[in-house]
Amino acid sequence: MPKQTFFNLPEEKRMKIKDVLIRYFANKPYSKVDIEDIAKECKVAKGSMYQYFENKKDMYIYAINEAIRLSLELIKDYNFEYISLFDYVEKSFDLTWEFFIKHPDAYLLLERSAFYDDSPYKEEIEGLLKGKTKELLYEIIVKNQKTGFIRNDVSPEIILIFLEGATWSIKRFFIELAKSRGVRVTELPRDYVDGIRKSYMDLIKKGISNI
Amino acid sequence: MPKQTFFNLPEEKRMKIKDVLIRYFANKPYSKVDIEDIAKECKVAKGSMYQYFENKKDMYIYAINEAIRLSLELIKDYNFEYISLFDYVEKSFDLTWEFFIKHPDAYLLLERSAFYDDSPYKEEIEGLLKGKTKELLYEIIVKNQKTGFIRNDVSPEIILIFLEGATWSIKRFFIELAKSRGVRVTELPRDYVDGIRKSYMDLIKKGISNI
DNA sequence: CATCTGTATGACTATTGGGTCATAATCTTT
DNA sequence: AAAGATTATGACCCAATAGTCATACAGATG
Repeated sequence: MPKQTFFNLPEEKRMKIKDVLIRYFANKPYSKVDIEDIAKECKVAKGSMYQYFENKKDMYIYAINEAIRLSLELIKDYNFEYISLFDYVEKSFDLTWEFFIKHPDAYLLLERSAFYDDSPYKEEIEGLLKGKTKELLYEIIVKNQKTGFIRNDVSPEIILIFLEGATWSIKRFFIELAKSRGVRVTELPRDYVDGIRKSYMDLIKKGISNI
Repeated sequence: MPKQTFFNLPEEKRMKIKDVLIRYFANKPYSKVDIEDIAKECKVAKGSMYQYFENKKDMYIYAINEAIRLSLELIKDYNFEYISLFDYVEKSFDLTWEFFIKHPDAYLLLERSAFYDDSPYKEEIEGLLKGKTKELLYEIIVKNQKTGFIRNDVSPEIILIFLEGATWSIKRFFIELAKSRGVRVTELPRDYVDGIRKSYMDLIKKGISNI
């Protein structure tokens, strides 16, 4: 937890530091992030950073928690309780997309911390992150199998893996595509993105076989 | 490239160093790998490592190339030319599985170097790795679309992403499963693995919809 | 203005780890 | 066996960087 000093800071300065922390930890592996750089970017001395936070880990965990908060803000008033699996997958893609557009660094930070990174606190963070959405998705799968909306000859665990792989790779695809074109994901033509997404959803539904 | 000195080394020592390099770079991010540790494990002085290799990058690239060589050895006498997509996906899963069982560290190294790692040479390595199998898979997809074996209302690029995500996540799943059970992947019951794999292939073929 | 409390600073310390090099050990050649 | 070539060694150098701390500064209080 950041120290009291940090919370006493004027709003603007606190926000600035938050943004910079998220940006830095989002774009470099933990061990490559230099506190000196962050301090410079925040226009404070390195020592000050240590007046605000216990240590580097504290800064990192704080950044992640703030990123989680940002992501939850988008989801909070959406009720996933009674929803079909396909709607869920589409909706969750939409929400992730929106999240990425609004807070790209926060998105990248969460992605990185969840399964790219070399930070020593990975387990700790995975607990925070994956658990909930995974459980929710699992429940929805089971429900949808019961209602006969999706096939039930395959165990929900396997469908879960399948869906996770599929949704992850399509997101990655857009991120890589944007990178290779030298633009931001926001700048990819919306109808192009939607077209691919639609085809992709159809693959998830019906598979690649020729029917 | 390793220096001549390295190739002059007695076979046994060279193999030892190769194995240790692969093991270390496979299990830690590049920046966390300490040459001193590697030297100790190889029972040589740190300085000797620098008689054999130019620098750390040289050791890393060498390890990756050796891992690639190991993987190619398994594929080399298999002809993918005229094969159905499903057979290809199954066969390539088989081969990967075999590779993983025989050379788990080499497998993990390639996986890590391709998309987990923080090494500064990622682009360089991605070129070595992904290109070929990706191209091959793409060709097979196109062929299979032409022969009407798989649907052609979705572009081959999208099917490619879909397949990559799917095959990656199932492999990941088994690795994580083994880890969480505290066993090696080799120790997972074969029929269990095959069962999941079969269901999974079916998901790829027919999707999750209830038909 | 004087004192007190909290905040800001950057030089400094300590550690880590890649890479070097003079020297010693070993092997080859004649 | 002597000279010469090759290989092995680990103390040393140096850059990077997490974390500290004495000191300076600023704002509030009376």
